[in-house]
Amino acid sequence: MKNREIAHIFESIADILELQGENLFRVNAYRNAARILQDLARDVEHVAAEGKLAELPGFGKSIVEHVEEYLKTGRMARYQELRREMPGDLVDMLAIPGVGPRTIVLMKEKLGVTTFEDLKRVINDRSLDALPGMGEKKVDHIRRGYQLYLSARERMTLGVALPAAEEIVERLQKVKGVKHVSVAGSLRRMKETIGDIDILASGTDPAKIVQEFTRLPQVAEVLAAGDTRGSVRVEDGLQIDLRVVTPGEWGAALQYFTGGKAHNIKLRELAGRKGMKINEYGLQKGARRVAAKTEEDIYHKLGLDCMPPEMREDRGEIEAAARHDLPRIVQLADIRGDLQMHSTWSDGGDSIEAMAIAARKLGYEYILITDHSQSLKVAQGLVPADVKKARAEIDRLNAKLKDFRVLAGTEADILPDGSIDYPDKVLEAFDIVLASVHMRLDDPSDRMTERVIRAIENPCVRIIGHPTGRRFGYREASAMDMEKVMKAAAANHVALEINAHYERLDLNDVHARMAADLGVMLVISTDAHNTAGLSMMRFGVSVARRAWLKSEQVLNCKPLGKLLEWRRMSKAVKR
DNA sequence: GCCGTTTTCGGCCCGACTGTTTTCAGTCG
Repeated sequence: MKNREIAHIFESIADILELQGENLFRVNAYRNAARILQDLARDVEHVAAEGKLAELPGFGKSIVEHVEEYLKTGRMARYQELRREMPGDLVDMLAIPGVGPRTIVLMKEKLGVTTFEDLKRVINDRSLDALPGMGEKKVDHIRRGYQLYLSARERMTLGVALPAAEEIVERLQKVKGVKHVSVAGSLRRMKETIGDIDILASGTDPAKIVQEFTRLPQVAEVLAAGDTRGSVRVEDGLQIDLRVVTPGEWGAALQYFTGGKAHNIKLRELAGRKGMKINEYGLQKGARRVAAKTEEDIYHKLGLDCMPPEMREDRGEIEAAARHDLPRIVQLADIRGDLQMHSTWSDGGDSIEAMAIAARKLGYEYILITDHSQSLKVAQGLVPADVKKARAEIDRLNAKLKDFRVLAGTEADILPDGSIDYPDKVLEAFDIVLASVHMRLDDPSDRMTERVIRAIENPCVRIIGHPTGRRFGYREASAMDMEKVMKAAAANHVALEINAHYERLDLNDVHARMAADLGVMLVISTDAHNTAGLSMMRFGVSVARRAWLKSEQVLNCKPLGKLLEWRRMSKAVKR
């Protein structure tokens, strides 16, 4: 899928045009096209092949031509040309906090700066101070920004950021005079990675709340503390920003600071068309405030139904809300079981029984034990003789457990040729077979596509685990033709997994929506390697919510009987 | 560069903060 690749090029074009002082609306047109591509629940190559690029919002003549050129030749002449005009590190300097296009161009023209080395020089020899509009503080600000850029703060994963934020929220709730507290920003929208943690609070004495915030025990360093906002760094380096408003502005502020950016822009346009204005203090008609107390008020006064934060990305939710046609998306309470986990039989830390008891405590009806298969030696994959013994253990356990069912499964390896790591005879004895790729993840796209499709077509395989293999901070998603793979999954009644581990979240939100659009059944699994790992389910559910999935589209929202029916049905269709 | 219940031309979201100004430009979210 080249969606991200082309999106990155459009981002770069926008950066360069901005540096060149080009009309900002033209710059935005490229940024908008980049966002549309990133969020697109289709493979752009397929859309182009169908001649439907111009139907994408924000895709006019120029953008369509650029995309077609790139797909045909692997190059974009306009980009190459722009790149030559902005040499050295000039484009990358935009990523330095406190440095924008005006500063970069000024440094280039007056001081001949084109590289990071040049930048360091003009900061240190104070020649930067002499430029118009520059002063001591501004240069200091740029120096600190450059340091920050060098230390290259990686984005945090959701699974790291959310617990840290929740701890702060819990403490703030106990502070005197605090009325509301909530996480906000991309964290509240449950994006898979987060830049900064944003927390919003309300109370009658905001300045005092900010003071209390900076004194929390987790705080390692106070970066800023004003009357309505504070910013701190906690021990492990996370930056947390707090904003405080009055209780009467709570809903407006929560809506505003939750975003996302594109969603908010569209809301403001909508408000404008209705003769209103929207900002963090409320929805205004002239001097009159029409809504501010709750998020619901804000949306309703704009003629919209209120939608969950996970949907607020301008991916069609505003239009659906206006039609009063928002889907009822899946929630954690809809989950009835967990269909991927490991036990001490392979590389897990807890016994099958311990996993079952922990899962029952979560309110589940069933689990699927999916220990690794024989060729995955590093994870102590089971040879067929051990598969039989593990099965016997599960049978004994089921005789003992009431109102709960342990299903015997496997996470069988998809081998380099697309065959499965057990003979059919072994596979047929499992209740449900899950198959995943663990080796040769960097196969070229054609080969990987063929490999996964062959696994999907195996009559015993029911679920494909972590389909793209991406892991934050470790490796990129494997290259493959996602639409082809998904069409094969739909045709063969094979479910695709949303792996809930916060380092995977694979399928991601865009792919999960694509799959659902193509009629594929999804399954949300924790891949837990111990009882604690079962709690990751909420991260997988958040991906599903961002993908607008309904509970009917999620396999493990089915009660046990329906799950087994689905399994039998799919087998019948395939054979 | 895109787009059309204001429009095929003239629009295109809003406010805070900071620093360097003396009314505003640049950057950020």
